[in-house]
Amino acid sequence: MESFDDVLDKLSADSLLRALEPEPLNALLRQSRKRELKPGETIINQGDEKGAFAVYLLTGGLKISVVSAGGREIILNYCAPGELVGEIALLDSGPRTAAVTAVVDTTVLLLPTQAFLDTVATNPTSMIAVLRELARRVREQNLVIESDRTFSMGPRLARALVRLVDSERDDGRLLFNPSQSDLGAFAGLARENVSRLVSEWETQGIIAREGRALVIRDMEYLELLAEFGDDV
Amino acid sequence: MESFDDVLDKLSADSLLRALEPEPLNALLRQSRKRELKPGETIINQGDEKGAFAVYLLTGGLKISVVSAGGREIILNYCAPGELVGEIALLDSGPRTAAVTAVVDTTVLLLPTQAFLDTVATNPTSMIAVLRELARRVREQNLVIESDRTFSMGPRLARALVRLVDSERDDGRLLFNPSQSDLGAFAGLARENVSRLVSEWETQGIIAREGRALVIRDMEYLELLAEFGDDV
DNA sequence: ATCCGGCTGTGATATCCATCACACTTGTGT
DNA sequence: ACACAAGTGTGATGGATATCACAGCCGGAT
Repeated sequence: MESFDDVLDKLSADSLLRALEPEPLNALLRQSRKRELKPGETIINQGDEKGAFAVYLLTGGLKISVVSAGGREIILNYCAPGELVGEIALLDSGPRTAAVTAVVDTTVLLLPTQAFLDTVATNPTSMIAVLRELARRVREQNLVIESDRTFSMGPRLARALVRLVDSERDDGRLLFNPSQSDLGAFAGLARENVSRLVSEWETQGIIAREGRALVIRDMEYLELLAEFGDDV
Repeated sequence: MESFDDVLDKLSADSLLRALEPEPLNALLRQSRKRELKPGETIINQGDEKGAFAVYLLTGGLKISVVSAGGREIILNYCAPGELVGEIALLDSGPRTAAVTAVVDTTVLLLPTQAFLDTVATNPTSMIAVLRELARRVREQNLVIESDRTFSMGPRLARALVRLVDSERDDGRLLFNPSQSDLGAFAGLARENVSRLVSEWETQGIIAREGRALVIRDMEYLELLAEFGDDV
């Protein structure tokens, strides 16, 4: 059994697990295991029988993705530290329907199913936190579906970029340095078209580049585009 | 204060509210209001400030929909009796992001925010039920996103039909007699193309028609189509 | 019975976008 | 310094599907 002092330090103030009282939190942590992941390393595979643990992201970044019938990757979401991942399969005890992969050097906490459920079930406040989080996701996904169905490439990519800005640092830099392929898989369009749009927006001064990385210059414009589509 | 004996009768065995013990259930019901809706009548409007109540569907049917920037309707889901609707805006206290409309003669129960949250928060079992339900929705929506992005019209419509079959009656009849426009809004394609596909499938004996209504003849085929796309 | 409004069938056309093809660039390890 | 992999830029093409246009059609209201 390892020490978790450093883990406790890393729990950001508004993290999901912070909703737990110190006592049950410690009990839960004692049953958890820490794990380090290299970029590209996968921790949950699509199709795994059933969830044996939930994943709590301490540092780094994860992507949730599925590969579609045609073999193309669809990135459903990116996760930043403090987020809980993979608890869906625990709650409804179904198989894993998506894969979880590290996109940078990452440390996670593996929370065993039973310990997690017990802890949450006996702590109404933290349970409400989980409820809120799930509610937020449903909302977010509604927007994705709406966007997919009604918007053309531009607005969809704009939406992906807005979702990926690093809100900590206030410059327009993106989280996890996604490649154009990643952006395509996230926004639902072909890599080539990401390239075309990026070039176009660069000449318009909406975004800039630092080496390979993108920097958003005109956040407001992208937000408008993402919300109202081409007719801004 | 009206009586709720008839309401209790209508709570199906596996309904969400059944997860409550009789005592707190009665307390919650006493604070609720029953309401009848005519087809097309709207109970929650997209953009409403914040949720004042959750909706529990007793009889009839509801649709959850948003109108996109271009003015087109997107039907996110249909709901059958026993389902809870509109609790998202309660949980994260955001504005209403979708509209809820009756599609047939319907009776619902309006559960006031505070009463609902209190009841659920003090009843771990029912809270778990709500968690499960939200988890199920996230899963379902993931499939919709995947389907939207990778499949062509055929599989998408197949998926919509499969989601709409009346599982009570075991014939292949659909819930709520949707029009072709409804199917289009649900599956994410233009009404004209729904018409074309329906005609094609009819000649192939996959579906049949009774007046305007559709009857599914070869459910298995549609399920295959919905899952694996055009290359079945 | 008849009219009108919403639903449905079907062709022609236009558009958006994925795909293919290939050259080019960057950076990473040896 | 070099080679090779991964990432990127850009044109040409085809295919899928939305849109437009219009012609039945059916059911409910007057």
